[in-house]
Amino acid sequence: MINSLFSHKRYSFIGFDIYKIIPDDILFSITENIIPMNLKKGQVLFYEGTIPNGVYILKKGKIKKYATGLRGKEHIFYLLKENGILGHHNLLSKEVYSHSAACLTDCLFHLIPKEIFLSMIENNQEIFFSLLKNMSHDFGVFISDSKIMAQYNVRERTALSIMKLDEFFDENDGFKLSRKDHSNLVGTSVESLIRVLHDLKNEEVIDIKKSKIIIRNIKKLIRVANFE
Amino acid sequence: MINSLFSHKRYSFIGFDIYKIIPDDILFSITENIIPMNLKKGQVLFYEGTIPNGVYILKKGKIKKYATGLRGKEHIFYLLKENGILGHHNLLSKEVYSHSAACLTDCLFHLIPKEIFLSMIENNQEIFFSLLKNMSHDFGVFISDSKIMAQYNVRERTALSIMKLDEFFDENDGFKLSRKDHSNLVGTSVESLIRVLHDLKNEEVIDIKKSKIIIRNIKKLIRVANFE
DNA sequence: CGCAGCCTTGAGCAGTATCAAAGTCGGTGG
DNA sequence: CCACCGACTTTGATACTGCTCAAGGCTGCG
Repeated sequence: MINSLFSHKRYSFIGFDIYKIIPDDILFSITENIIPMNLKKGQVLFYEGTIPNGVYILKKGKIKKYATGLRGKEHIFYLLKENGILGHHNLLSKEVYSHSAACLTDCLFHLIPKEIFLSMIENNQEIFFSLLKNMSHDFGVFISDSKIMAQYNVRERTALSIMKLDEFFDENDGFKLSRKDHSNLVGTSVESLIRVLHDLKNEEVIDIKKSKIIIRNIKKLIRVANFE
Repeated sequence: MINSLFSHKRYSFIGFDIYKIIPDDILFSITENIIPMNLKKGQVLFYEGTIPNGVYILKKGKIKKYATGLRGKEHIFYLLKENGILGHHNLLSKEVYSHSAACLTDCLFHLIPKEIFLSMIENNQEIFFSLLKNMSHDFGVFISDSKIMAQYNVRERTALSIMKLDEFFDENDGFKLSRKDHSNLVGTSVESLIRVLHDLKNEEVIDIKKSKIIIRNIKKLIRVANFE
């Protein structure tokens, strides 16, 4: 039921599967150039302002992408899970990273070095078009996101975030994300987030068990989100 | 002085010059396929949800791109001026328009039909890479925008918008934009915008002449914006 | 010169941030 | 195994920000 709401990626977190973009034979041909990397929960993969040296494929775990704003407050604008690609934007635009990426869980990455990635897309128009198509699509997602930030209130944004996070974590018994990260995703203070969660619990829209959030009444939740 | 602040596109409105991306010879070869279109101030070029049939190049005038949100309120996320391209995102992602575009002034467009545009980029890797590079760059701009919406207050966002608009309109004696459009760009109500403008006038940061805004003290304005 | 549309001002209220303090949980070392 | 520490979560009180509604003013144009 939730998935039907999110069948069109626009309402979901962006990110796509590079292994569907890169044909198997090409992927196989670069196997020996791929560098595996392990990072623990909480560690930072790359920092805003540093120089990209390749593209990462997240093989295991979950990460957040965020930009640092006023008084160091994190603005989380992107969550990525298994098989997502990251780091390609700033590599392609030849700029330093415009944001940071950190692990929400223990993670395994495959690093495709800069030169390998560039020659790969240069020599394969199919990959090129996939990239272009996916990036074009992502624009719609970003527009939607900035609209939500500009026009929806904390209660509505929180309800939306719960739907998104539940889909993102994709477990059967709800999801767990620190209140700090959650509030930085919603774009509010920790305290305001908690108050809304408390209200939603009282209204029997969600359950909270040891700070884990479980959707209890998705129809009500959609109504609270007030989206579209 | 302002331009130095905006020398890096990230802090400015996005959009780039298609005529720099498409080499002259290629552009010349499709001249006969380009369809010129005139629209009056206030007219809509395309509506959210409709099917793209080509790419537009804005030859003359200024346009706003916006998505419609709660209670029909416009969220303006993009302004485009002469020589900007629009409509390529949804054409490339093969989706309906994720937003609308309307004229802020009388405009002249060049419409490049869908097939012509697609074959053009298919047969020219240089254009392809330019597109990819520019779209990658635009991500940084969008991230910055959504961060501003999420973390900055109305006063700060208004100050930022004045800097951006002054650069965008690029006239020597300030700029004029309806309070409604301006507030939809800042992400606030018309009344709140007006109150901030009033304050900034009293603080001698800006001048307002018949609702036209002129920057009077750029250093103070930057300080008010509180950006970076 | 009068109308329509835009702009401005005021008052009151709802929403949200901030600060302070107390409660809870998980992990660690004795 | 238990006590304690530190980090995270929750609650409460208060102040401020920004929205809405209402009314009045201005301006440009027919």
